[in-house]
Amino acid sequence: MRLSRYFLPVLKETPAEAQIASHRLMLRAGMIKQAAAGIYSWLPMGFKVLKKIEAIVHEEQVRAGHIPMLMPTLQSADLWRESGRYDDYGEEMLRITDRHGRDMLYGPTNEELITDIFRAHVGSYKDLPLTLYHIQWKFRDEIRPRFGVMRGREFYMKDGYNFDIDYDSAIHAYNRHMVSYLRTYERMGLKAIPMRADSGPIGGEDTHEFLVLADTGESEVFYDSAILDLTLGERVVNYDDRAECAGIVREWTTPYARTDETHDEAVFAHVPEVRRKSSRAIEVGQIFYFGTKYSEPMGAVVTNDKGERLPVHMGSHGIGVSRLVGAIIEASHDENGIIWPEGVTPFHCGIVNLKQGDAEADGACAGLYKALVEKGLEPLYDDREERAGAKFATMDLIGLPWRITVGPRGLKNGVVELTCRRTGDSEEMSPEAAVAKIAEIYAPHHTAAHWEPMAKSSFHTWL
RNA sequence: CGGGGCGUAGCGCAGCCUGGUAGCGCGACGGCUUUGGGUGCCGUAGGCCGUGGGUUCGAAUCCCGCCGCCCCGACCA
Repeated sequence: MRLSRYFLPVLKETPAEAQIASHRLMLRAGMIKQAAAGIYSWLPMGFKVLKKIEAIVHEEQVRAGHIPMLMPTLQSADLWRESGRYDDYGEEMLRITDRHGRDMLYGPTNEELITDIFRAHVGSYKDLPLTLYHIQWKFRDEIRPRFGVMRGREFYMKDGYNFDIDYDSAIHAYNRHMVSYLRTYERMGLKAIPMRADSGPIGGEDTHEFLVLADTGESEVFYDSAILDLTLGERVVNYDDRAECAGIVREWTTPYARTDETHDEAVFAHVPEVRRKSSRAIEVGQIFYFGTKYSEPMGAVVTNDKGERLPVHMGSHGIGVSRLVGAIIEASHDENGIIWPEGVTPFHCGIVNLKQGDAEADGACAGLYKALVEKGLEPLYDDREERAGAKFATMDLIGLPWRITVGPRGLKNGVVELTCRRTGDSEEMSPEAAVAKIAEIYAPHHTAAHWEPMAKSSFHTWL
């Protein structure tokens, strides 16, 4: 993309409403614009990051054997009356009445809908196990939205639901989710720690939250620093293997890691003192096993191999996709702007032309651009008639992890400059070498283009 | 929902106390400056002063209502 043709309304000054780094930087980098309290439009670059995060979530869910679908944002109140949550949920649920006077609501979550779908179509143990998920906009009418997309009222979230015949199978589903989540966050460049947590209003007996350490986090957490050394890395996981998944879960749940709700000083005291840490953290996901809490009242039953009808065992699992955009920035920025991890960056590499209009510089930039695109990468070429300082400041602000700087001075010696946003280190090399280096850096992150459900289907509409 | 605060140009703000027909910086636009970290200078455009009512000869300014937004707290992915 050429910056002169893109829509990237960057702000030099910080809008007054932004208090924390991610909110401030998302506004300044032209990623979002507030539409109402806690409700945001996603401008092109913000949208791009959101879709990158979404794509990673989809890929890892599908890898774990979970099945994507899509449920609506607006729901009928009837199902919620059936589960008993219509009254329990309270003022956080946005209630709407349609023209016929029917009670509707903008979904804050989807347990009722998914259970309704399940009971309509599944009746046998032979159809299990089954895990369905979707990524959809949700709405919770927070009393006080704040911190930009970190705590908006409207938010984009992956929520998944597993259906299993018995407790052991359901726990395997729980473990499978934990493993897939670990990989999901790692791919986003995040250290997200699973912590034993409270179940909250969704209800459940077993639950872990995934937390990203950051000073601006809303939760206080306590953990054994040994857990920070754990990585899933490149290991290949067989998601059907119960023992393997359980083993990985054991690995991550053995070191002490709890939120303040479940923190226990007596147990914490057994951790060696130098490794006892506490911090603020941002919650970016949660997994629950809740058994038959919804299947029983809503009659989601299956027949087992002995002909007995039993309520299905369920769990639910969420990842805050829109919130992750903010969380990643909280975890990765400096005083000049955002520093995107390679896995989620909106563009792989910036190209800064220091002398726009100079035939040699223009030509070199065009050549770099073409070479990067041919490698399957997406560069952002700053071809504006701006001074060097302005271009550098913009690049630093929007946080592309790599920048190639092209100017007459370097071109005289046949070199361009490759700069790492995170370290600030620069290296001079030939344009060809720079392209090769960028391609090498992104090789592990280079997955399919944006996930598009049903991309190969065609839809016909008759009007 | 309790407490506090703010709505004036695209953004950041001054003007309000003490009423007299709106200003600064950034940005935008047009020039010159020839340029390796938001360059300097000149010029131009842009405002129903959130909204409704009241007081007054006259309201951004004073009074009342409403709407919106932000901050602290409680609450929450």
